[in-house]
Amino acid sequence: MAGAAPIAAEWLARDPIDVAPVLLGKVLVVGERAVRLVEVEAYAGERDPGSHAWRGVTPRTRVMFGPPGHLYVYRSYGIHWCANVVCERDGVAGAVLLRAGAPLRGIDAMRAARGDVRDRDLCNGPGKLCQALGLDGSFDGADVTGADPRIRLLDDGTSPNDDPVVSTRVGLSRGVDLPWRFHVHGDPNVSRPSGRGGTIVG
DNA sequence: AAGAGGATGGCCT
DNA sequence: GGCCATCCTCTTC
Repeated sequence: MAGAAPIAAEWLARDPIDVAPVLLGKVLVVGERAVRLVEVEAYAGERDPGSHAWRGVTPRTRVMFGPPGHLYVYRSYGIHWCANVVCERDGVAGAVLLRAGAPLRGIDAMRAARGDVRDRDLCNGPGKLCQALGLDGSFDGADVTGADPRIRLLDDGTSPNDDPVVSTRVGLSRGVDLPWRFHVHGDPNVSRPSGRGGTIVG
């Protein structure tokens, strides 16, 4: 992990559709636990009918309209937490949903949080990822670029995203045809093999 | 003030 | 593959 550098907020201040595939392989560190991101989805704010930000600012989506480099955490189905990295400049909504990760460190803590499941099932879904890492509503708005001691998003220089797979996003009722899901080809920690139209873009 | 529905996951068959 | 738990947010009346 030597040489790992924090992701800079300026680097995230652009279109989440461009940011998302490059986030594959980056490392999310929460306390003693860490994962390498293997599956993400782009949500393009007010121009994306699938985004929570589609209808404009609300108390829930406020963070997504704020500066890049913060975490947008929301409750899903009243049960799970899901986490996004906010993109675009301050005032413009955009985010990348973190859907799955490969456990790197703190696997015992993840097992304790997730119960008796196979290791590949620890972080293979947005709700599972948050549960494994201990992410909840208290992380909504948290800075992942270094200002918040609890959490950090790092680039450790490895590039397992040489052949990301592009497909449609999962679980939506609007914007279902947009090819804005990206995952690492063949990674066992991906939530599902592919959405519709999965194609490898070397 | 009330109701519908959701960027899911776990357990069932 | 289907069902449903569980609750918050947003929309509408």
